[in-house]
Amino acid sequence: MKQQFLQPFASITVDCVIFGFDGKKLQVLIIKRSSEPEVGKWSLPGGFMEKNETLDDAAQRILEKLTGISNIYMEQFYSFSKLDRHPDARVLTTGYYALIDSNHYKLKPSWFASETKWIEIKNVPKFPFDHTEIFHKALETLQKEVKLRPIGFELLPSKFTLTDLQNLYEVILDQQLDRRNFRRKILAMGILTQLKEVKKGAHKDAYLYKFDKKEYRALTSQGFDFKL
Amino acid sequence: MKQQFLQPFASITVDCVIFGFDGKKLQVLIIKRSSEPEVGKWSLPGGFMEKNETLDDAAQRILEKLTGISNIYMEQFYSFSKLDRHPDARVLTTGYYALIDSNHYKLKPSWFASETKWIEIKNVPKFPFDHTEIFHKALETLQKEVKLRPIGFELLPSKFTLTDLQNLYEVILDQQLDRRNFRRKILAMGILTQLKEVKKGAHKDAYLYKFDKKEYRALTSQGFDFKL
DNA sequence: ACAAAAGTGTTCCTTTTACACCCATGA
DNA sequence: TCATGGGTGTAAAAGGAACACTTTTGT
Repeated sequence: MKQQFLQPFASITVDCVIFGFDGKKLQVLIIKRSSEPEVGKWSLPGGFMEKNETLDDAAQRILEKLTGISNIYMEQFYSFSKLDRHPDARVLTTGYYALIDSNHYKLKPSWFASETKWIEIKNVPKFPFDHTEIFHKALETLQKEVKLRPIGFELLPSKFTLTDLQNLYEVILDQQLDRRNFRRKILAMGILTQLKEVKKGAHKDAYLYKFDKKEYRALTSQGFDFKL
Repeated sequence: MKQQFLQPFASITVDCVIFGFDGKKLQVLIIKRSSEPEVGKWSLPGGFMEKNETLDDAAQRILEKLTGISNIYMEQFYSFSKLDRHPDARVLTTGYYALIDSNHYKLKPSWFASETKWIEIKNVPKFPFDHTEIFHKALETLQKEVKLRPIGFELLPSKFTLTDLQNLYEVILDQQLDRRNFRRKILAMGILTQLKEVKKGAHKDAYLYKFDKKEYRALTSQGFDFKL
């Protein structure tokens, strides 16, 4: 097949849809483009894959370069290939998404992105290219996956209240949940440990919990399925 | 950003994992490679994306070219990018899968594939490249999706018995299902129409049913979720 | 004393599971 | 008449949804 190798003609990029939670709202990380095309517009952070890296590697590198965020768990969700998705050349892009605690990362603008910011997902602007489509597909994927895996826990502070956790789910799923039912269900899974510490707030103290990763893995290997 | 465009350095291929059902067994479509590398080995049908087509288009074209199967519903499931996944060059591949009735398609060998055949999934050989990984990821995806969408129906003959349908699900999910529970559940969804015709078999006649696509779409638009 | 968030049980209803016998047909 | 696959109902258990009052704390 060697002789059939076409000259590669398409560039490959990665676009990152980083969802953030600040305790209140679901946000997404966007950058202001400081290079052509679409200079000055807000878009998803993305960039070219390099020769010596996989798509996973590229996603990590690019995200760090553009926003300063490194070493987070990102997952591939889809590859986009419309002919005219980029105005200047044939560019395929693979989408990655993640969900993180937006309070725990410092954003650093860069040469490639003059500004970087969190924006509430209700307020996302129209993005250039097909970034709007990419964003929506990522959100859809997140909403499905968050019910099937304890993605949410990993982004809360290591100690959190059940109300914190419920808020997170309500915001991601964009629906209200019954407090008692939520607590019963999540506690019944046996993957949360109640601590003796409490969180002092403006009102009644609330018990803090932590996610028991070990127990979760143990249960999982015995056929347990997280399901919200 | 124009000036930053790297010369594209990676080729892009599509690999198709076509699952077939012949009424009894779950199979996958494989081809015998008639070109380098790995000439003569059995692998998944795949090939290069061309300039003027999307990944979806490429999947259709390549599948037809290699196997003669055209115009089926395929869905993208993942893109693979390991550095050494192809021995001769940097090649990224995007996986597509489909589920079809293997009795209803004639396989045509081609210049690129000296032979094409269905093989039962329990008997798949070790594939070259990372095709074994691709195959397993496709199977996993199929098993998840088949519970959430009526993928299965579309591949049975347009009239089928409930036992046919149950066999299909048992084979895909690789588990036994209770006959009465299966029937109750699937009929309760209201997306099957019982016909007056029966299928004469070696034993008692069995009622034929058809999948009511219209009703399915109507229900879906009202928030109904297929769930097996 | 009031406002605001935390915590807690019960009832009802739906869904899931487990299970066994008769029927029709062809060989 | 026997072997084979088709067809059917029920009871028990588990899970999901709906719902209101008391406690604690700060202001």
